[in-house]
Amino acid sequence: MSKPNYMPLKHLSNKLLSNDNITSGLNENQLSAVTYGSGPLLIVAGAGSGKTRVLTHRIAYLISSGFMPESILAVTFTNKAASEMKERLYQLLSKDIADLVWIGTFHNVCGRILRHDISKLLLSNGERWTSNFVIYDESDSTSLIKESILALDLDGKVYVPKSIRGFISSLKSQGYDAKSFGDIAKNHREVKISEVFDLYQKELAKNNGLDFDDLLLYSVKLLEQNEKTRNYYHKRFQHVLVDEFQDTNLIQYELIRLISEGLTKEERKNTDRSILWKERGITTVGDVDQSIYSWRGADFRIILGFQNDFPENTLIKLEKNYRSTETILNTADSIIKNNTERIEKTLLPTKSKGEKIICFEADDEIEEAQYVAKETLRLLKSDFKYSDIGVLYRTNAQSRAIEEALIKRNIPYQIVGGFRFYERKEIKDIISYLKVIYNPSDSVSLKRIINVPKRGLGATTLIKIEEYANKNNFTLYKTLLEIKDVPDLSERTIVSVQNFVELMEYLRKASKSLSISDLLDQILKKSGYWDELEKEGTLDSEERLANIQELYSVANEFEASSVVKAIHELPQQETFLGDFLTQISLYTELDNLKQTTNKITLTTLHLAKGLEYPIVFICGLEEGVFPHLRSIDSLDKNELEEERRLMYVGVTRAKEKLYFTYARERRLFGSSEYSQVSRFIEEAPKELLSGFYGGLDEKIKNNKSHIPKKNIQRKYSEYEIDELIIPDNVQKVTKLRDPRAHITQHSESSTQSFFDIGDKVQHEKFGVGIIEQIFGQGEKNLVNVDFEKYGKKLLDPRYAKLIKL
DNA sequence: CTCGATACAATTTTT
DNA sequence: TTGTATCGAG
Repeated sequence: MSKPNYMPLKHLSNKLLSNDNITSGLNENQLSAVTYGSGPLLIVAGAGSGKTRVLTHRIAYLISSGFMPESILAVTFTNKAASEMKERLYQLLSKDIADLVWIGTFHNVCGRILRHDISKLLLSNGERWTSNFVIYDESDSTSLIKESILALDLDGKVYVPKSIRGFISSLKSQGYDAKSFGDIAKNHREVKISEVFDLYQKELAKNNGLDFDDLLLYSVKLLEQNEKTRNYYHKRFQHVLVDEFQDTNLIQYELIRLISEGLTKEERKNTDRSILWKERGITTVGDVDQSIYSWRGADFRIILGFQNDFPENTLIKLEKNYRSTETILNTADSIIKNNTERIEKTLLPTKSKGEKIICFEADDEIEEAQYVAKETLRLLKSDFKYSDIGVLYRTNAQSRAIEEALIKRNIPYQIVGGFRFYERKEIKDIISYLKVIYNPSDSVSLKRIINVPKRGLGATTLIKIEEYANKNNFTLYKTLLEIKDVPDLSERTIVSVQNFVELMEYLRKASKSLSISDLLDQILKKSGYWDELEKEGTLDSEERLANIQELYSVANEFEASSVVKAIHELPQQETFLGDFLTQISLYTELDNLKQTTNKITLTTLHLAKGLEYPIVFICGLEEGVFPHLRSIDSLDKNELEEERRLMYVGVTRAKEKLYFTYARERRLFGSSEYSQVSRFIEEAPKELLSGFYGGLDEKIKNNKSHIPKKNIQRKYSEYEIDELIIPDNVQKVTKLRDPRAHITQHSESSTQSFFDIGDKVQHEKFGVGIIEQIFGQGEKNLVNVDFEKYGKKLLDPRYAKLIKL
């Protein structure tokens, strides 16, 4: 890695300082955050308070005051946030200077560090990785874990690979390895999991592969154990900035501390902290109220503890909101106040009062969707565009009804989330080729492509080859090279393997001299992948070809970009491919690139974080949908609070108009369920809500002579919100929710009524277990059963046949 | 080895 | 209802 050049930058600074748009147009607190000097800085930034603006301006300011661009590290959680920050920086600095700043996601930064230095990492069990490691995504990692489970003769039904993967992942993000977890394992199951963990980790090492968590974990380990490397990054990065700080987990926090303070945990105890911050700083920006990923290991207590960990810190609050109307902000405030764990903070409006929030109660999810569609058309007649509208919901399944309503009315829409580019089969296939070319030890990718396109090398053949490989402790690829030594293979199979190996060897050689896009070209042509897809000639194959083409253009773009050059000067071909693979493995949505189309946006509340729309619909505001069933009766009260934070995020996305919609009846998984209005609507100030009863009006207008079934409830949508919560009314709804009526409908065999916690039950597959938890009541419920043999399972009694013993 | 039938489970998903 | 994972027949 090139040493940054610390020569004074007079000419540069002067040029930039004359550019006073770095500090102009900021409010008082924003300005002090931007121009803050050395030391730890915590910026508590409410929604819509100009946080990205402050971060980018601060970076520009630091550079203009003499810090080298390459001495600044800005870390985000998503690629999208990173590229947005880069874009914004381009507006303040010339591109070639801005490109020298390290802006990236945690994983990206770690990937780069490890790509360069992983060979220096020594693990206690002797495992090692080399710089051409590959990154395994969740599905790669799941399949490796599945293999490990089966290799240990464990039942894949008891140890479900997916959930074991999640479990191991959360262990890793807390800093455990297989051994340290094994030491604290509480029961038989955990002991077995620690064994799977151990084997999985060994397999990863064998494949020279790392999963997402390893990127973080091993970067931290490396910086902890290797002083030289630690010092390099510490000296290099004089300023570290962290976005969305409330979403950091322990490992990520440790990483930035190692880089910024340059001290290991031990060293921190006896170091004079006052000299730590000479000519350097750490800036963290976050909002506890927007922490919505704790279920993924994010821990907002880290931001709460920041001031303790960094006693020299300064706290700046950005409370002025430039996004939403006063009504919207007061609603958000009033809802979030119901949470206990937070930093007290109010959103100060800068905009006018605006309109009341519009509530709509629908008969069912179809009417709800129709309402959204109709309102969209109505809004379009005033001055709004499609792209001004965002429709938010709790679960992806809710999008369907809305989509159908929009299609019917020819309203253009885009869905954010759901499918991901890198998860598409064809993309994974092609990337697997690249991975094997780059790192032949990667047997996960190798197994993926060995019979794609079909070469007559199926499961049975593979088992034979793997058996031989394991016996001789060869990698799979090495075994393929010496396929003649493998017993029990037909001549045809051997020829097939030889052809495949020949292809791969050719591609490996080609990779040394070809550009990535040319290499892709060769892969597609020589493997027959492209031909096969073209021959198919279906709509599906057309789309796949288009996706591959998109990958191709990503490669082109990558080669043209200067990012790589900024990190290693003039990379060799090999690191070039490695960097490309790092980037592509960590990339989620390429679709993000093409925006600004005039369509309304449908997305989950989670994915809406960081976005804003003049008009926002929050749909499905029902108890059980949002807040989600599983959080309502959870033993952990933080789960409900997290749902509330999610609501807060949703509300604060709106700039001008906000809609709350819900349905009394909703079809989910085929059967319909009745629910009450969400507590989050109740938590909003009633005087800021208004009802709009589109459904009835429409039907009367259309002469459909529809009489609402429950007139009392309808009053809610006619401004009289108090009506909704009168007990009489609630009764009516709950009566319909008697689960017995439902159970008999669905499965005649189960005549039992309610379950209670502690009940012993029998499941036809899982055997005997004890009910540990019951989520929700009435018809719509889930039970958490701890089975003797299979561990805990979450079951829906309507589908799972549970017999009370 | 490949394809189709059957069973089964069911938030959210930055990387 | 829908997606997927597994198993058995051709």
